[in-house]
Amino acid sequence: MPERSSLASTGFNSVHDHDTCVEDALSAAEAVCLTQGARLTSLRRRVLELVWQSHRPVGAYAVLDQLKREHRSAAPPTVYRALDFLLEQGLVHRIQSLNAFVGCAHPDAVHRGFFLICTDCGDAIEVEDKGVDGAIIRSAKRFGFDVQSRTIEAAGLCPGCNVQ
Amino acid sequence: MPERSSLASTGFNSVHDHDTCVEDALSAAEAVCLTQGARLTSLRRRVLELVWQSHRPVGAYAVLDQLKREHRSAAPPTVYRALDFLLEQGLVHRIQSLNAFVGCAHPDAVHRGFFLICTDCGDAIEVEDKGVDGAIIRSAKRFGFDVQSRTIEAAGLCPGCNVQ
DNA sequence: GCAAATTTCATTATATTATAACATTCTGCG
DNA sequence: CGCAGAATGTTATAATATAATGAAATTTGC
Repeated sequence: MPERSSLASTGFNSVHDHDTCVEDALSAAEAVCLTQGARLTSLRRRVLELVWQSHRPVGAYAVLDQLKREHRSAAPPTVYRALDFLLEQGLVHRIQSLNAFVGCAHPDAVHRGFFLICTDCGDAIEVEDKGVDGAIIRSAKRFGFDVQSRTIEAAGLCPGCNVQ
Repeated sequence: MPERSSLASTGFNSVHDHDTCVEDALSAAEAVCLTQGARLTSLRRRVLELVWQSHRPVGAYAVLDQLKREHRSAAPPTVYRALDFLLEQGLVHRIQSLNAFVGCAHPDAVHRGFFLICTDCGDAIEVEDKGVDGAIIRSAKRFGFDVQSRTIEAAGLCPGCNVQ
C-alpha cells in the first residue's frame, strides 16, 4: 500500500531551491493560462501547487487529502476536474505507471519529454530528448502509424539511491 | 466507458491468420514454461488464450467476464494471479495507459519492445526497436540514472484507421 | 446593470481496477 | 501414504476514477 500523503520534497535533480521551483511553476502557469485564455482559478492553482510540493508523482487522493484540510467541500471530482484542466493546459503530467501526477517542468515550451522514476525514493524527473522521440516516430512510420501522443516512463535508480 | 467484452480481433499488423497466431503463442508459452520450470496450468493457459483472442489490449475484468462463463468460481484474484504469472514469464505485457493486458508477440526472446496503440480501432502492436531503447538509456545515463524497466506506449492512428 | 449563456464547482452515487487475507485443494515427491 | 509448497477458492475491501444533476459564479451581449 503506497503512502498517500507524502508531499515532502527530495528532488534528485534539483539545481536550485525547490520552493523557488514551485513559485516559478506557478508564475509560468499564470502566464500560460493568460496566453491561452484559460482560467487558473484559485482552486486549480491550489491543486497545481499541491502537485508541485513534491518532485514525486502524487496520487489524486493524496492531493485530495491535503485539499480537504482547507476546503471542506473537496471531493474526488474536485481534484480530478482540476487535474484534467491542468493536464489540458500542459501544466501537469500524468505518470501512467503510477496512476499519479507531477508538475510539468517546462509548461511554456512545446516538449516531448519522458520520465525517469526512482523506484527507491520515488522522485521523478522530466527529461527532454529529441532522440527518444525521433526514434519512436521513425519506428512508427515504418508501420504507417501516425503517432499522436506518447507515454515514456523509465523506472530505475537515481544517482542518489544507486549507492554501491 | 470502454466496452468490456470485445474480444474480437481485427489486427492491423496481421501477416497471417490470427487463430494461427494464438496457437503459436500458446505453443511458445508451453515451451517457455517448460524451460523455466514454471507451471502453465489450464487456468493460466486459458487466461493467456483469452488475452490473445484479440490484438487489442483487454482489461482484467473483460477476461474475467469470459472466464466466468466456463469457470464459475472465477473472481478478480483468479484473473489477476494468472496475469501476474503470465507477466512474470513474459507471456503478456501490461499496457499502462489503458490498464489492460496484451499477449507478448515474442515470448521466447529477450526484448525491449514498445507499443503502438490505435485510438480508433484499439489494436496494439508490439514493436522491437533498439534505437528507442538505446536513446532512453543514453539519456538516462546523462543523469546518472540506472534504468531497470521501461514503459513506452505511443497512441495514434494505425494505417487502417488513418484514412484521408 | 442585467438577463442569458457558459463555465465552474458541489454533491451524491457509483463504476472500474486491483489487492488483502485466509481457507481449501491440488501436485510433486520422499 | 502423507507432507510441503504451490495453486486456487472465497470474501471482503482498497484505490482509482467517473456519471449525473443541480447550484453558484463568471462571462458575454445588449
